[in-house]
Amino acid sequence: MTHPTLSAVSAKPSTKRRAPEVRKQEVLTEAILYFADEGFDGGTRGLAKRIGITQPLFYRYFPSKEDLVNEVYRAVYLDRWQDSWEVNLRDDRQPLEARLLQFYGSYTSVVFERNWLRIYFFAGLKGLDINARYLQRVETALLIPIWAQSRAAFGKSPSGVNPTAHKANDLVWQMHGAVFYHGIRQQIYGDTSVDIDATIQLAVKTYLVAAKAALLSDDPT
Amino acid sequence: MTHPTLSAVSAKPSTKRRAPEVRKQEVLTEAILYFADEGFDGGTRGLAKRIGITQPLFYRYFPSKEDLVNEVYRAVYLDRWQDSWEVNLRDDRQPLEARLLQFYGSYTSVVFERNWLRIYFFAGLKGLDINARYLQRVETALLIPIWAQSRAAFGKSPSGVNPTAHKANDLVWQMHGAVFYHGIRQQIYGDTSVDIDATIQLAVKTYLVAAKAALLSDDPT
DNA sequence: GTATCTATTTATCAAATGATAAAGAAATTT
DNA sequence: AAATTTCTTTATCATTTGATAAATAGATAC
Repeated sequence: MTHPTLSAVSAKPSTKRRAPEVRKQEVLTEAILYFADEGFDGGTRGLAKRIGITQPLFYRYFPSKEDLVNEVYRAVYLDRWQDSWEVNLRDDRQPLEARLLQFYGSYTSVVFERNWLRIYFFAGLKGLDINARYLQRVETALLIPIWAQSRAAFGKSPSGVNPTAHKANDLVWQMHGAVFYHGIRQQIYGDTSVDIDATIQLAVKTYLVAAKAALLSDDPT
Repeated sequence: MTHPTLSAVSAKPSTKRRAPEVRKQEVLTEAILYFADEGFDGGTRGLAKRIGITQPLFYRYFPSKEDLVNEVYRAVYLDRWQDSWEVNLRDDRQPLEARLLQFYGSYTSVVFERNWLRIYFFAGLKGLDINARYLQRVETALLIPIWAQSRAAFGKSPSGVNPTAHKANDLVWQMHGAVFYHGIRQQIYGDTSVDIDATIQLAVKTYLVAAKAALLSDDPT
């Protein structure tokens, strides 16, 4: 601030001009960090300063701030979904417990990243439907398959009359919620006194016990 | 807007002048709703319109917007804590399961109110320490006592060497997280396909099974 | 080396923000 | 009923916001 000669504020080098694709990607990358910190009400000038460019330059790469924000969503949500999750959960060469542990290990390493989780909540609070759609996808592509695999693991027929039986999914949601809440405590509220691996192991183990009990009871779900 | 004669926009009557205490309370009450909707970046003019007053009138009752926001926190956080929670959890005239069900019924009826939960997350994302302190209070005043009661219920000595034993509290956090995550889905993401009572019953039952197993194992925690 | 192209900056705008001062209007006091 | 008090509004300010137009400067082509 006071000494422009001294290698400047917190801005990247950004020395001179860049190829359009490079700059656009640079802006997008930095925008994710910025909006995760400041929320989507963060100003374009603050973001410009952080990148080391002037504010009007955004409008050469994005028609409006809203467009930039939308690209941030896309980058954070969609591009970080791993198709391997769905595949590995169905890979019955491994026991279900191992698959669940592996899945949550991978899933949380993506989702519990600070930027992802913060943007997830900023978007949710703004009422953007992208979140509801994401949750829907989680249920459809991950949680329901987990329950199906659980039925199989405990020797039940592949699918009852009701493909989305009530109490059934509730159990999976409990496990999922316990794990996810851990990330909230850690990333949103800065509680560091927590060990993610322990949480995952406990949640999975507890789930399997409960699922086994539910599936082996006389209730023909 | 266009027809000032027609009973006006969305504003309360607010016809004429009010007693200072009444008006201040009116502003505070409406500010909770407003900031829960818009976030704390919501403008003072929008809030004024919603109340049916002009914007400068705020500054007769609150020195600055920040002061107003702080009073909103106080009203939402502190004033809604029920001391009966801590008391009832310790009331061993009832079985532990009944106490837990009752507690979470009461707790969620407060905490899963839309405004509370949204303001909770707005504050958390802003990095306000009021949230960390709230979480700390939850652990100290609620979760640790729950574990102590669990030990008693399953015939363990009142307190091991470590008052905050690791794996111990993890179990309680799991239950708490499963319940809390339900509220997030419901209030932040508008998922209505959920039954809070079922979630509570399942979480409590699962917890008790897991706690029993942990406490009756050979591990002398 | 001059000319052309384009990435970037400077200058600037209109609208919105939190906040203040002075004027007005409803009570209350006398 | 006049005077005083106080709740509320009108007018206004300095900043900050997203956005545009014109000027500059670095790269490439000729």
